[in-house]
Amino acid sequence: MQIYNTLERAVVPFVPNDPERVTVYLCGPTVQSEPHLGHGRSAVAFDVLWRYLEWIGYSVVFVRNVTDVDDKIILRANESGQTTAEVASAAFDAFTRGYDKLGNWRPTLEPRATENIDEMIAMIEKLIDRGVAYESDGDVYFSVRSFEGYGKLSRHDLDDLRTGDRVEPGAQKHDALDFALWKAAKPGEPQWESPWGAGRPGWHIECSAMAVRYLGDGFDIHGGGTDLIFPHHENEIAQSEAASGTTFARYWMHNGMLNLLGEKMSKSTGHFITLLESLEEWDPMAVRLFYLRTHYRKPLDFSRSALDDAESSLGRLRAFRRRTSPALGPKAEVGVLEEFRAHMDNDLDVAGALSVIFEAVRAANAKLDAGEDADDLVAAVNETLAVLGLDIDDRTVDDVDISDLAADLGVPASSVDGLVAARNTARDDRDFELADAIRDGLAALHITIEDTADGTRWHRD
RNA sequence: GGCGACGUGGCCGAGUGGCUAGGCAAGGGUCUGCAAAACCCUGUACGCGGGUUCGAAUCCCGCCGUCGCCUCCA
Repeated sequence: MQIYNTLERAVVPFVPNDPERVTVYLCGPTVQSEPHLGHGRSAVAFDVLWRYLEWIGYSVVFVRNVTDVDDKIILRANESGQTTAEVASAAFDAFTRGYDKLGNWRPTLEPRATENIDEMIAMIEKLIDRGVAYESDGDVYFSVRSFEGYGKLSRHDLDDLRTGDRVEPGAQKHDALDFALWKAAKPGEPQWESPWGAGRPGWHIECSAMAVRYLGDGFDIHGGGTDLIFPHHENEIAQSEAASGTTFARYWMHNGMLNLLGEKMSKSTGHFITLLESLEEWDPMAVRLFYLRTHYRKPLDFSRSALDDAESSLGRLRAFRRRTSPALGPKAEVGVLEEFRAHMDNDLDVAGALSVIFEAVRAANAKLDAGEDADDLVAAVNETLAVLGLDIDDRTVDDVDISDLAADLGVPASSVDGLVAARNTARDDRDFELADAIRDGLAALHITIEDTADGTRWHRD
């Protein structure tokens, strides 16, 4: 398999440290408020990476952190009169609900920053011992210029960074480029005891400490959004490698941003569409498909029509499922699997992989129309869709109240099935007026009827 | 100002030198009482200008345009 390594700015062969086991660390959210659609994209992109790695035979340890202490959470807590823990917990639940609905696997581990303070303090102490960090008025800063490789991920030259106008100089810093490892406590803020007095950790140190704690130095893949490349990931590398003297992460993968009206969705500017609302408005699997149709590294534009389009496209797959068996697996058509794999091996060309699936669907439909056996193709479609995490099985249908409809039509039926049976009786009697009235009535309740050679089916649209 | 992406048919979007991606929408057809679903057919695109090559959407140069990062951010 080949993946694009941001560190090298190139698609390169992926060779994990351990030939059987892959370690992945993904930067998770700051749990300050509800997730937006962009968070879902990142989670899905790396969920597919995970599923694919498992499919080609690796066992994966997948860690995604939870940032549950930071300025914004504190701000929100103060505004709402809640504790920071309450704010974080509520937001975390919303993230989990969204991620689950999208069909993502839950991470192997989901460590929280506040549960790893000791590890962070230990790493900071090591950095001070090595002379690359310094304490100043209860704060601790990392001395950026002391780390030779600084800028190797983001390709920034230290002297090109516009330190004057955008980076806060900060009186306690020796150099405007230095960043905080530890912040002295302010009244009313969450705080922990440390060798430098009460305080809380800086943002970057948590990922370094947790990644190394759970995966060890030199783990395989570190992921996140492109917006994290600088400064977050650059700083993670600096502090981790300065502390350990060895490689922090071997491959860096970054997903592209989700844009709204041509601009990046961003929580802080209020320029976003929330994930949970979108998952109400559209089939969650359509949202997933919407993400998947664009390569994970490219910017993706949100639009209602794009989601509608994805939903129609998904409808094709759901219709396919209705006429086939979800159970087939072992005898999948090898040609389809190989083509699928060739695309996925190429830095997760999911869009290309989807084209293989859709071609297989068309071929299988043609065979079924001709009365031929299509089990191999169906099995291949089932298997590959599962690798992409696209669940096209019938959604559970809530009880639909059809009593009013039955009464209006004068049909003695108490269920959808009863109405469908009544319609078929009407059709046998060539009473198409009644038959169509039943169908139209059900359509108004979002129930679509399909008459097939094997009888009449219905489903929720 | 620095660094970096990207510009593909009505729309969305693959494509890492030669072999009609795929999806959605549209038109025509087959099937069906009519639908739904499905299948078949139709649409010849690659920002602009140069160059390399037998051959470029794919490589090189220039230009135009859009976006991202340089500040919290998936």
